[in-house]
Amino acid sequence: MHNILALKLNRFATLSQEDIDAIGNACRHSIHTARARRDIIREGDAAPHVILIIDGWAARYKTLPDGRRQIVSLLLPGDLCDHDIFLLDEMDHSIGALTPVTYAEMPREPLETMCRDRPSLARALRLDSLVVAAIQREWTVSLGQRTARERVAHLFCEIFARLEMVVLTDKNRCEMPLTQIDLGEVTGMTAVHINRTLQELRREGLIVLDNRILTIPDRRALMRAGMFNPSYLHRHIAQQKPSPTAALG
Amino acid sequence: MHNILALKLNRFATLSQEDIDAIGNACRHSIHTARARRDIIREGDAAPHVILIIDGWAARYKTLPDGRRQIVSLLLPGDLCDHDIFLLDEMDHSIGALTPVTYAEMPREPLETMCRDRPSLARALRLDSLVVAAIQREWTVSLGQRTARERVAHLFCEIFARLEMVVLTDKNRCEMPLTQIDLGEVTGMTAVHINRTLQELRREGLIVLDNRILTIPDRRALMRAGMFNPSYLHRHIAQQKPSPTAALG
DNA sequence: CGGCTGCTTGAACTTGTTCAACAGCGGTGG
DNA sequence: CCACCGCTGTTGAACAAGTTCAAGCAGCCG
Repeated sequence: MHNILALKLNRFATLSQEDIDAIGNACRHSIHTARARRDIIREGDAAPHVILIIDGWAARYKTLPDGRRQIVSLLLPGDLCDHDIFLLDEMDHSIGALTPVTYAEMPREPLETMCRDRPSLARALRLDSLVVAAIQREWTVSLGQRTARERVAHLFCEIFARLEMVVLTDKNRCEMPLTQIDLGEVTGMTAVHINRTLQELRREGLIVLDNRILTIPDRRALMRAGMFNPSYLHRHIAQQKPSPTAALG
Repeated sequence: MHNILALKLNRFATLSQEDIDAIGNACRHSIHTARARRDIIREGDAAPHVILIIDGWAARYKTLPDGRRQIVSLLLPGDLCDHDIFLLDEMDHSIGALTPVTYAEMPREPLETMCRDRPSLARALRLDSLVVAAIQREWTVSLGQRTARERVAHLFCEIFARLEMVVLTDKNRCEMPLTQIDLGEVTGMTAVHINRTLQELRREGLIVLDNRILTIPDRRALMRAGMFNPSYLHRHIAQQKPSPTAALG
């Protein structure tokens, strides 16, 4: 399995080799790279091709007139900007690379053809969108109700779980390329307070964060600290619910 | 146009009379009501029929283990819980009535048939989902970056604009049945602070809020106070972008 | 070497919270 | 009809969480 999108969708549907090849074909033709801190798409642009993050971390963000900036979601390898984004008139937010990023631009037609011809793939993409929406809701909860400590702990739990699904974790470790400024823009706090919160979590032995590698010595403890309940990630979804169009074999 | 969903989708596609009838049929069979403060669906339930709010206000919300509660979105008349919600294994959040609510439960099969047979309707529903996602992102921005005053001003602008799209405003007035506790759970603040913020907005002449009716004397001023830029609502979307499947006449 | 970016620390300050009390209003039951 | 209850809104005062401003340090890259 060398296609990261297929790898991620695999949990939603048993994909055939042809399905996987179809994804590969839709991606193959326009691979791009972006330097760290560069925008990939900007607010106000015409809605573009669908973007698939292949390697590196990116973020959707919005900027207020006075310069305040909020990262509204993280795009990790295997993540897609909405798969029917091209229906919109124009982008209402920007997507920027946080690290160097490799991404594929998937044009509209092949994607629509693929969805029309391969219902199980279409279904997997729709499920993926539902999970993306659930993540966005959970961020709303974090920003609205959780304290600084809980927010950071929750965020780390979420990132770890998401990376795990695309096999980008190693035991209890994963990459954590976000700067403290980035973490501030994600959690709606200042970088200064992020710094103090990280120190607190370190002091309690909940995290080790060194050289852009995050280690979680005791996952349950961190989950408790962040009140992290992973059910919103729908990791163990029924492979195929009974449906009129379900495949027979 | 007596179907509120058709009324809302109308801005995304020129719906034929048959389209409108199809929506009507999918809704007609199971109209329910919920008393104020009652749950319509609860977290952990099996993913249900799709719910369409016909009258009254509801909210999606999540509760933390210690009782803190965050309203993650408002469902106003014409709003739908995700149109392919039934793909999920179980609900990761609850939906509760804030006022007495009339809603329709739309079962899976008729909805899927409708989408398969009526591409322009399917497209309109997908666009609607994209706008719902954009609203969720904007709430993330509010909670992460906006001050109390800006949050409340922004929320009122958004609600007014959304109600306007389904013709539920009257000049510069609309209903505002949310209690100060509700507003607190929406904006991630305490009811006490909502109270003080409302007073501030009133004192400045930005809002009049009396007897559950909101009046906005100067809309531009309130938009400025909340840094409200409505483009994320995609109110003026191109009716039909060129597409291989676009109708010819 | 010099300059940039990211991390750390301290101290004063601001925003919003908490706790507590009370007022108004509508509905209910004696 | 009146007393009472529960819910919503209002107010004050003490408090806590997170911000702001400012300075300094370490590491890295050209």
